[in-house]
Amino acid sequence: MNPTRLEMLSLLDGLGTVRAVAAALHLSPSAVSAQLAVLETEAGAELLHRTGRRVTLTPAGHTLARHARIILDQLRTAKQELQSPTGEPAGHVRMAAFSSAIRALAIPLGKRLAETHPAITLTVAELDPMAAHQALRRGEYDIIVTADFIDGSTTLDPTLATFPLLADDVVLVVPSPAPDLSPVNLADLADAAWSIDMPGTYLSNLVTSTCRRAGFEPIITGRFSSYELLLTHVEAGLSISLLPSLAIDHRYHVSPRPLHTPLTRHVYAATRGTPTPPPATRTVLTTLQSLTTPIP
Amino acid sequence: MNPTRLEMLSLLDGLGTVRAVAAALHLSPSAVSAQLAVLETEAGAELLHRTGRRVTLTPAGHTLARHARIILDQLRTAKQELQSPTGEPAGHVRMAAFSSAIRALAIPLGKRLAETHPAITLTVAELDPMAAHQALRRGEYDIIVTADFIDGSTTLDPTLATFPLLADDVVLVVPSPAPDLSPVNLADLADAAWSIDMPGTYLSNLVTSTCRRAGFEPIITGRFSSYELLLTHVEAGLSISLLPSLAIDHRYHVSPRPLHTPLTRHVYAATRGTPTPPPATRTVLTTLQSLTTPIP
DNA sequence: ACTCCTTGTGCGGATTGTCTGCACAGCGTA
DNA sequence: TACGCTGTGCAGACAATCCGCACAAGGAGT
Repeated sequence: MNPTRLEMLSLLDGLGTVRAVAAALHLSPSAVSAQLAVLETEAGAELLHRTGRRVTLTPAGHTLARHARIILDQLRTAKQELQSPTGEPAGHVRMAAFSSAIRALAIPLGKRLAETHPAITLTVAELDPMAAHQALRRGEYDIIVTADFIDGSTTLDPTLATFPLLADDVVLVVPSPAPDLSPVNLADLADAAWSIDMPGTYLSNLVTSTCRRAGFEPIITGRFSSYELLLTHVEAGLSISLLPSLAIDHRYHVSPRPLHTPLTRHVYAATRGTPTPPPATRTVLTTLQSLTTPIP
Repeated sequence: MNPTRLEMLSLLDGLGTVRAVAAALHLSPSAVSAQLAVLETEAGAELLHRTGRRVTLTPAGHTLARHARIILDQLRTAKQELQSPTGEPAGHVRMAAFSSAIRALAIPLGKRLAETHPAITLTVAELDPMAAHQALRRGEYDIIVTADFIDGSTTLDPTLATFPLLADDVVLVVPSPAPDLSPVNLADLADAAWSIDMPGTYLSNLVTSTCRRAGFEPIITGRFSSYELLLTHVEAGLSISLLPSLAIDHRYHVSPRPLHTPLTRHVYAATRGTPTPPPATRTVLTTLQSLTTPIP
């Protein structure tokens, strides 16, 4: 029941293949395979279901993986507490946020933390809201910053603790200078050229479903994985798009126009609730919340 | 940060010496010493204070030991959950109870569990209430059955969860047949010969402090580590004693006489609250409570 | 003051555990 | 059907761990 073995199982739950686990741990696949076999005999139960050339976790495997994440969390907490003999929070905190939240929240957060808590090292990764919850649950990050729409299409995990940060209005983005900045009716834009995010992402779904609810299928003229490229496309007058206000970098010459029927997403942070997050994580969280309170 | 290493630290916190830890784990002292040294470098902090030929835990050592116990508990929980694929609670539960509670509670509990939950294996150890809390906190047992007097000389640990079982009156024990069974005034027995438990134990303190409060110093004619020997001594007419009702085995020809100023102790079970005990432990606990409800 | 006992900790040497590289079997796809 | 990808065994190399022993240091008893 080595922590390394438990981490292998937890990673396997998230990554799906033995080879990916091996790559993540800088090991050979055979080493991972052997360790998982040892873990199976130690547990006295079938952890992996070998179906052909693929491997899946059995219910017992999922159970142990869940416990493993708690144990690994507790281990991280212990290490952090040893790093801070004075009681001052210290150690490593892994955060994931969606693209626009990194610019608007994570970067200021990093600056603030460097001043107030130099003993805390914060790593930030970009992660789409669609994948954030699972990654958090799998222990890949300690804090995620993600967003939900008010219609509540997401399921709330009771083992996760959530902390509201801010409300973010979705607006229409048009090239500057805009003819006028009054609220716009989406149905009037059925013939416009749209540019949106890559298929399957959070914002891609948002634009298409919103347009469909307005009664038309959007004509897609651009698909970009970065908002910067998308904004450049809009700036050039080649398309328009729907974006949350947070995603609009004011370096680009685009104009936001509010929607006639407003659409608001709620940005929030989340952590695992079990066990209680270590002091450093809690400090990052409260700093993050204190950053968003001045922002309306 | 091996679980073995963490257990060594946790055991060292409880046992005090490296040799005792080595004996408990069936290892040589040098092996334990080496592993603790590795743990110290892994933790990056001074865990042990080498003062002369003795070793004590530093604050950081105590911190890590506390985390270690949580981790080891979680590991035990995981193992138990893997042993019960059907959801039926299964696995090993370690219980400690004071002498008379074993006969009155633990033995019936074992019988009941063998019928209702054969997948649960229960081990019972005798432990004086004075040492029970510490042993529970150190992770040596999963459930303790202990007792407190109503005057509340014990400190309640908030990380421990307690479950009241029954109230137990302290009575005077005299040889049978007794002249009468009416309530007795302790002050009238200042010249009697007393037999009590070994020095430093819970019941030894009880008798002496109660007699002193009644205004006299008891004349000790017998000290026994087992209640059976003490009862035999009383039975033979050589002494009298104070015992909780629960401690009186009716195989011995002794008579209980209530005290004029009643003294009641409260028997209760306790578990560690963090993390939540595994299903098997919770089952044992509820079975134990269901056993005591018919007993007034 | 002296000895004796106990405690913790190093040092070889044997044992065990773990990783790599390769080879092989099974399955999906072009 | 042939190729690529998956996971898994096997020998060999390497590291971790443990034992037995010896040694230093502090306490208890004479």
